[in-house]
Amino acid sequence: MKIASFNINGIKARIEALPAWLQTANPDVVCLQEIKSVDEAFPRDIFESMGYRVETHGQKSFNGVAILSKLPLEDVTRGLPGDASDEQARWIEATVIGTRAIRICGLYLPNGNPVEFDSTGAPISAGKYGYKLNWMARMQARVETLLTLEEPLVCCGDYNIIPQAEDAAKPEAWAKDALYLLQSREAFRRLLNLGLTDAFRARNAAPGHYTFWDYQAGAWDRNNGIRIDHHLLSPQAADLLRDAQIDKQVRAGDKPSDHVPIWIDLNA
DNA sequence: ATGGCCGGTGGAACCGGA
Repeated sequence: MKIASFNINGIKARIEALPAWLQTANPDVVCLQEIKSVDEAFPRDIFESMGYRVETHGQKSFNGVAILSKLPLEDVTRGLPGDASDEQARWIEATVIGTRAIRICGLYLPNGNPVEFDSTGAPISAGKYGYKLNWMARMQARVETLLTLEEPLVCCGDYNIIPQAEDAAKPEAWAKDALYLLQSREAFRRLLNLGLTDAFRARNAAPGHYTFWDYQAGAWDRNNGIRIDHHLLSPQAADLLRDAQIDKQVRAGDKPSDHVPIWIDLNA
């Protein structure tokens, strides 16, 4: 079962590039982030005609996540538990029925910038950065619940976290950024410490592999990238892992997103 | 060496992104 994640930066803007990549890559399941569309406006017919079931969790203008699947989906839920007042569409779950049933969480973790700092230089957990850290604590609680099921679980999406220095071309440039601050990496590490496996790193230990290149300052041409899109696997899913890859070449295509697709292949 | 963008909204600049 090939399970991909792709921050498309707007479904309307990617109306040609996304189907073109699907034709080539042919994933069984795709978690999309930043669809930037309400559910009613999502062009589901295009993907249904390609054999995909379509489940969206959108909102106007910003954010928005979706799951496309060639395999049956069960128990679809929308929204990250833990804050009924949170109106940002960043979390969707479904169970995909292959030769094994796999619970999949598609997520768009908050960016968290700009960060405010106190007089000692410590980041303040308020505003957008506070929202990011609170959101990660809510995700931690949700994952803890799902792990008690002891079933294959895949949490994939745009984590907006650079896990380690080797995941950025210029780590020093990110020192005070919400994507790389120690508090952000610690929260990501706490997720791993629940027993989750970073699928790409389980297959490839080399530095210099990125999933995002800014549109600005010639970042792509200079390979000034960061690795911020991830698949985290429960032990039962990690045992099924056959492959994990980044579709880097998509960034060089026509009208690309600033992120590229990443995917795993599970024996399921 | 440095700096450069893009998408959505709404119909001009601005916000948000990372």
